[in-house]
Amino acid sequence: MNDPASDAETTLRTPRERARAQTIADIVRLGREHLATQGAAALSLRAVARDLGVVSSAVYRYVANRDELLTLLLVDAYNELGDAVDTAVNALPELDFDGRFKALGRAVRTWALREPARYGLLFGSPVPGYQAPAVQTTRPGTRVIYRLIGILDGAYQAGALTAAARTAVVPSALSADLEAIRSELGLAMPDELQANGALVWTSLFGAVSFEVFGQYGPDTFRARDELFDHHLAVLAGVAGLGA
Amino acid sequence: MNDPASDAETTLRTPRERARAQTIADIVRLGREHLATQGAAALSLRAVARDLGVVSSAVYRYVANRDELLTLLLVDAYNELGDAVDTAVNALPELDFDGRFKALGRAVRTWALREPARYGLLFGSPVPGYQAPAVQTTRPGTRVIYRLIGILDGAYQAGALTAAARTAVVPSALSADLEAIRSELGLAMPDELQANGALVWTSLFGAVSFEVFGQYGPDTFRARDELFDHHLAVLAGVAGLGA
DNA sequence: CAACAATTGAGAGCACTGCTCTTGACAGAC
DNA sequence: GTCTGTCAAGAGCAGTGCTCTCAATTGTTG
Repeated sequence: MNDPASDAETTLRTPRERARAQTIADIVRLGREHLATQGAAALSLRAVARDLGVVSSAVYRYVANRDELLTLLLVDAYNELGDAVDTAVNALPELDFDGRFKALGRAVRTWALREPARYGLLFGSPVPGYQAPAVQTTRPGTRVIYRLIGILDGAYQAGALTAAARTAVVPSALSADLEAIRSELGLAMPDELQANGALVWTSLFGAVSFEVFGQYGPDTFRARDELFDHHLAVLAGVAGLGA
Repeated sequence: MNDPASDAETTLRTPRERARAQTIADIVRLGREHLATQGAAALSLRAVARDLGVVSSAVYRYVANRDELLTLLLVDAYNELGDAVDTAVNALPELDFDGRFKALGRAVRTWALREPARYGLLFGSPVPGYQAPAVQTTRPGTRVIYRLIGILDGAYQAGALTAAARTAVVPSALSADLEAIRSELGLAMPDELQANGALVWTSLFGAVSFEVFGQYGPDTFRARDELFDHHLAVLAGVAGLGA
């Protein structure tokens, strides 16, 4: 109906294809709303069909099953998080590695607190019986970690990473894993910094998950912004981004 | 039927009460099995009733609704994790703070990898529409963190915590939270160590969650034991348990 | 423009879920 | 030996995912 509303990736030839793409986009939009309000396990194709003003069996013309809709929403959420992180990181100069690291962390937390159910879909307990198809989800799902690795390795190559003081020795089996990652991604950082980077990665999401999933008590921590900033500062130290 | 099978908390008078307690125990046991195999969202009272050899409405005589069964399973899982942690920690001398910290971490990870669905119920995305009743879940749910705090504060009081080098300044709003915790639990550790302890806490579960929930790729890390041990070593340093 | 064919929506239906209510049977208590 | 409280069974309601058939709409093509 609206001409400029077609922000699809490629121009679609026939009007049928356009209408079809629009319907799928509507389904994803409605699914995102349901996901945001009720959570992944409560996502119902019938409810989406109702909101779409159509009988339940009709949505199966556009989406094979519930799992496929879940995959679309997974990719959608990964990309939105990736965009938020990119925007926050790009707002800072390329050589401000410490600032970029903290901006990445804050962007993840901000998005997660704004979209708890979608964050839960990405980083919470896996949906039972659902296995994300790697072909579609791997790329968007790795945007944040690749961005983090880019910051840390960039800092190392710029000589801005303090040699991680007194870290434990990296055992050889782990060293092989790290070497594989290093060669695949073309990294320069040595084992210890890489291993510490992995800890920083999981710790960042651990802190965010605790907050989003309500693992802190309801009122043990009131100053959560300050707590998270403190954690980011310590994690920056672990990564080697000296204070 | 079996005399010595009654490991209930108190002796139950009438045979009716005994039969009733036994049935509830059976329901919890079956629920635990379903939870372990299919996950929290797929837990079905009807399926439990089938396994119990009884019609679906009959279980409502013993359990008010699905949420109440979920609460029973939550407490059950929290206590099993707490027991595993206690056993692992108590196996080491009281003054081996570093060893006890790492034993706690490994116990959490081991239990989580053995019981991924139950771990997900405790530390994953919240079950939509379910709010855990604090009265029943707070105590078992805080066993691990209290144990961790005990180790760290014990180490501090024994003079075994190295003054956390170059950690960020703790802002005053956060300091108030920490002071409240300190006075409520009777702790001695100063702000910085307490704040670092919180990071260690969330980071531990972040690392475990990444592994249990499959956030690492399928084969980016093969040497996961070594990776986790390395993380524990670094986290021990963050906590102040010098190497 | 008319005929065709592809696409689409509607509706019924199956098996499953949580949960409620009524009915009838059983067992412990007096 | 009666009586009362507890229990399981069954029907039923509203919801879920998903499949199948049928009719209508709609775009395309001769």
